[in-house]
Amino acid sequence: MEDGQRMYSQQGGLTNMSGNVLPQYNMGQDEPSDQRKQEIGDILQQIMTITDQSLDEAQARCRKHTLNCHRMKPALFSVLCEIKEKTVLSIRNSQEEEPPDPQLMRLDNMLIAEGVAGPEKGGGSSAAANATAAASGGQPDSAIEHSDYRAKLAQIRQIYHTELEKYEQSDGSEIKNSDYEAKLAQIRQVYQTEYGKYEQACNEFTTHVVNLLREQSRTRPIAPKEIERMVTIIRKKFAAIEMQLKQSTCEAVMILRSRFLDARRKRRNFSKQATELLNEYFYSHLSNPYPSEEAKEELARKCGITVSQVSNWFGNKRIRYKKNINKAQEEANMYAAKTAAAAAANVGPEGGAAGYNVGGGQAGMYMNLNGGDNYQSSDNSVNALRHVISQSGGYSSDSMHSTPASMYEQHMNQQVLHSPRS
DNA sequence: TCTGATGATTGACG
DNA sequence: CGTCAATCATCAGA
Repeated sequence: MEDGQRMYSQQGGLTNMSGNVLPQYNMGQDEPSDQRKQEIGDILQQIMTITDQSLDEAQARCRKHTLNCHRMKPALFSVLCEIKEKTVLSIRNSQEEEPPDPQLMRLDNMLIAEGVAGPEKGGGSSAAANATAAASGGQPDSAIEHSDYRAKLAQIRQIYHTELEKYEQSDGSEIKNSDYEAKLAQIRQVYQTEYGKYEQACNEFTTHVVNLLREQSRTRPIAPKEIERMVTIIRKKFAAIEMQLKQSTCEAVMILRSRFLDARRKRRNFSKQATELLNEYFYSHLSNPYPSEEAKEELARKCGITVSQVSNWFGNKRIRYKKNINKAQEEANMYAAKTAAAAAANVGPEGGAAGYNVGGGQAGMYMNLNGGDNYQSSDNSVNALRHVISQSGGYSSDSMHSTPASMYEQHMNQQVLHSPRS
């Protein structure tokens, strides 16, 4: 309240909210009689006295005082209010009657479209409307209590930011279909809780200020219009918070959606190198193409993709390999040749397999499907493979069946190449 | 524009 | 929980 007090005590005159000093009190209305003049002089003197006092003092005094009951008081206050109004309105008019903030409208529209802001709670105007409704006992006006206002604002901000963290708790990674709805619902809930708090705080504060103004209007010339104006000012201040809340909610929705869409709709093929690496691993572990968690992590790292993408890839690969093993054969041979070549190049004829575990009991098996003719094709890669393999130790024909039973074993009755033994 | 390839998702299953 | 099988949606080449 200190601001209010200050405003009203400067120069013993009346000031409006912006500190403008009102020019004069007696505007030379109808010429009053001498007695009347005297009366008005008295009451003005009383008002001036009160004006110079602090509010509490003034109000305490006022109760005992006859000022309130003075028959001239309503008329005088009315005149004072009118004068004040004239001065103030000319200053304020330009700022009033602003159209609703287009930005806020956009946010509202989006929130409604996303189903985050329900029709009941929705519109940005609703809080404003409520605030106005709460305030519209529509009487006296007041000074804004900055410290009180700031405290309230800080409180709301704090609650708001705490709640906001809930939006951001998502780890920033992929969002699955099944999560999408749940996360959206979560956002909706947080938003509506927040909005409720915001509305409540806004209304509480507005009501509080309005009550104070009404109280003051007993001793100060405060017109209903001024109170309305004050409500508008408060509303504008709170609108900033409202905007922030809505903006953040919109952002949260957009981020959620883009993550979701990125995951599903904006599919990108893996890079050529990544596919190479994955295929190399797959075909060199054909008898048991189930990479361990560590292997998946390693592949993910090398390929620049996530572990779950590696899992997806292997899942797809296994099923598609099985479905069309004929076709996969060529690919298998190609990667076999590659791997073997790499082994030969890196280790030499005497060495084991380089890179992935081509040797050993687990992998390095290439199988044909029905009819060995597939394998006997003149495919260059196969020839290359034969060449390489013969260089690095030739064929052997033993224990491939020692590997864990695999879904691929049924195809292993054809010629099978084993990795070279050193 | 059509079509096969491919990455992702989903529901069932052990 | 990992995998399979089916399916979706997009990519990419013809």
